[in-house]
Formats: sequence, structure tokens, C-alpha cells
Amino acid sequence: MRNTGKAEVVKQSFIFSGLGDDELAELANLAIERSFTSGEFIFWEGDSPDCFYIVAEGQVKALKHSSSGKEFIIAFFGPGEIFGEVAVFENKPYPASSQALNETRVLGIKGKDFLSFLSSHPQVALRIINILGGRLREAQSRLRDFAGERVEQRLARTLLMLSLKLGPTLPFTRQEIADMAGTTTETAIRFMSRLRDGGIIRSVRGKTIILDETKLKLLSEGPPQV
Amino acid sequence: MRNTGKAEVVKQSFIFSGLGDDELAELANLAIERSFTSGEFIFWEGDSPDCFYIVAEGQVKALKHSSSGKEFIIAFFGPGEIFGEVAVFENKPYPASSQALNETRVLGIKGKDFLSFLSSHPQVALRIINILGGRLREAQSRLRDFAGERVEQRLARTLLMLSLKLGPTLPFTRQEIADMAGTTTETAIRFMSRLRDGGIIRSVRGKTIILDETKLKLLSEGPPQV
DNA sequence: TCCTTTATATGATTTAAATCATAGTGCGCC
DNA sequence: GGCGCACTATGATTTAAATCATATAAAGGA
Repeated sequence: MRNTGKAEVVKQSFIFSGLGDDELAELANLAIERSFTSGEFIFWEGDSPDCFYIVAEGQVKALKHSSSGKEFIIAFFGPGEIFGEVAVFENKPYPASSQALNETRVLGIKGKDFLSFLSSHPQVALRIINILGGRLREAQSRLRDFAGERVEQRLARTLLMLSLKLGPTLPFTRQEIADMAGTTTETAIRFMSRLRDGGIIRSVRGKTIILDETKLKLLSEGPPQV
Repeated sequence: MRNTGKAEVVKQSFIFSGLGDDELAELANLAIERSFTSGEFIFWEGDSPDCFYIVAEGQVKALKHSSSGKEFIIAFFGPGEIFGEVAVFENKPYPASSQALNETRVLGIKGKDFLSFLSSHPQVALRIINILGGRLREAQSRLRDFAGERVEQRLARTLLMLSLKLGPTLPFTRQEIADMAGTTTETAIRFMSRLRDGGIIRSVRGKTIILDETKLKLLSEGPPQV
């Protein structure tokens, strides 16, 4: 991949859209390309941060392990999205691990390089503030759900959130959905079987299609029967 | 409060420390002072954002309500800390309510004013990125805990987190601690009674003193008996 | 001062969800 | 093609924590 290719990737990402060609070229020069195969880890929670990353191709999941070893999925990132940036800005260990879900190419930009780039490009800093703000907002909503709502509602919200971000066809197993909603695989299967019976979703092995977003929303908001 | 007083407050806050006197004065000019009595709400979740705020004096809690009406406490803010900023940057409704815990003075700065100030002061933008990053990191850690750890561990972690931020004497009732850990008052009382019996904490009405941080850390990390 | 309110305490009961157990099913792989 | 593995499915049992129910004690207000 020549730098022109890198510049293309950078250009397509939200944080850098709107920059001029010379600035894109500057960023492309800073960027290092890395490739990962399905299942490979890009970094582990606790690693000291070297770079933050932009997804060029493929998908990445961010996850944390609880003390009992259970996996909790924080987010998925696709092309144009950045991850690992918090560690770089604070210069503290990565707060979560990141794993490639399929053949994935990413661009890494060194923290130091980027911080100096940032201080001369306030509009990029504002973009980052926007991204972080959005993620914080989402994390806090999920926190509230985890603290106060029951599993059914958390699952419904997880499905809704995913369909909002990815469209109605969700390429996840029940296991993964359970890990996102903070429940067990069995419970996720049981609940989603009921959703299937109610005509709210359809599913094939490893995939879930949301048929009735409205009903799902109802479920996510109130208890099933009041 | 004259603008010089406002400038003092602004100067003491992390995001603006390091600015020159002229910039501080500029900010002080933008700031509007508001006062609240104990229990008053500064804004409600869902309100459209007008300002973000800096605490000048007193304490503020940020909270969300679950669909069943249960209160969940997201954070406490003291002098020099900012809140409500995410709503302003994204120009979306406030994601949480904020309530004064005692006699409280805050400075409000209008979003528009501040965004233009920001774009000419990249170092302030970097500070905000730092603050948001820290909050995001914390929120994600809590998420993992809520999803995977049991109540005892969540409570232990909540106490640890508070003591890290506020010192060993925590001015909260069991009710408030329960609302932060996402459990019920009774469960918090039961668990904390055991902590008292184990010599880990001491408590008087409305206050909890942490005596043995090390034991608390052990509890927060592993199951009580393995 | 008494009376109300708020905080702490603890027992009994219920319930949601985890855990344990087992089995069928579609898929890739040797 | 058959073997094994990951995914889905469901039943039975256990358990953590919520809920319901009282009780005592300390603070605060009239």
C-alpha cells in the first residue's frame, strides 16, 4: 500500500474528513499499515500504548475480561473508525483488548506524532471530542441499563443498538450477543427464541435479522406485561 | 461575583489551568454564575443543552433514571470539575440529570461561545480530550464490572473508586452507595455490615470510613473464598 | 420536648437468571 | 463421506439478589 492508498483510508474516516490533501498526505506518512487474520489480537488490555488505529478493512472488536474470565464486548469497529485512542491521549495502558474478527487491515499512528499533529489542527481535536462524547454517552446509557434493567430489556437494547449501527442484519452468534448484553449464552438463546416465536426476529446460524424494530423498542422500554 | 472572581474559579479548574490572564478574563466574561440550594436540579436528562458548567463551590451529582424509575448515580463533581459538556459538544439533549448536593455555585458557559473559543485554543481541546478519555475509561471499567461481577465485588469497587477520588472518608449514605453500585439499599447495608464486622470499614450515619483498603481491593478482585 | 423523617439493621420469601445437563443441527475439514 | 466442532435448543436445579416486612436509632423540625 503506497501512501496514496493510506491517504484514501484516512480521508474516509470521520475524524479526518474535511482535511486538505497536504494534511492527508502528512497523516499518511505518519501511518503504519498492519494486517491481521481472523482472531488475532491487535493489542491486549494492559499493554502500554504505542499507536492508535484506524480500521482500513475488516472488523475489530474491543473487549474486556472480568475477574472470572468472562468476556465482555465493549464495541465493534468497522472501516473508517478509530480505536485505542484513549490510551494514547492519556498515555496509560490500553483499557481493553482488541481483536480482528476477519481479515483486517489497520493503520496505526504513533501517539506522539499524533499529539503534535493535533495541537496544530483544532478541527481534528473537535472531531475527537465528538467521537469520545458519543462513546461516553453510549457507555453511560448502557451502565444505567446494566444497573437497573433486567436481562430481557438489556438484550432488546443491545439488538436495537446494533441494528441502528449496522442495519437489520446482525452478523453475530448468540454467544457474542450475550457477551455484549452481559448475560449468558443460554439466557440469550432462550430470550431470542421467544423473540423469534413472536415474529420479532429471524435467525440463521450466526446471524440475526431484525423484523420488527417497533416491538423490540417496546420490549426494551417497558416490562413485557404491566 | 465580579469577573475577577470568576476568573479565579476558571483558573483553578483543570481544563483551563495554564492559560494566560487575558484568556482567563475572556472566559470569565463568557461565564454566567448560577446558584443552587441542596437538592435543586441544574438540568434534567433530556433537556436541550444551553451551557456546560464548572463547579465553583459545593458538589453536584449526575444521575440517570431507569425505566422503572430507579436512580442510578453516574458521578459526583466537586470544585473545578466540569459537567454537561458532552451535550454541548454534540448539541444533543443532556444524557443525564444533574443535582446540587448542597449549597452550590456553578459557572455556566454557552456552548456556542465555547466552541469558538476551543477552535482557537487547541491546548484546551486536548485537556477536554483527556477528561473525556478518563471518563470513558472509567465508564467502560464499570460496564465490565456490572456485566460480569457480582454485587459484592461491584460494591467493593465502588468504595475503592470513591476513596481514590475523595479520600478514605466517604460522605454517602448506604442508599447512595447502592445507587452507584447498581444494587438495592438493603443489599448494600447487608454487605457493608459484613465489611464493618470484618474491620474493613467504619461507619456513622451518612458517612463511611475506609480502614483497610488492601482487604477491600482483595474483595473487589476475587471471590471471597476460592 | 415530642413527633416525623431518614438511615441503619435483619429476617423471611420470592424471583430472575446462572448453572448444570443433555441433545439435536448445520458446517467445515480431513 | 463421515468426523468433530461450534451453534442452537431446552429442561432441571441452584443461587444470588431483589422484594417484602418490621424494627430500632439517630437527626431535625414544630
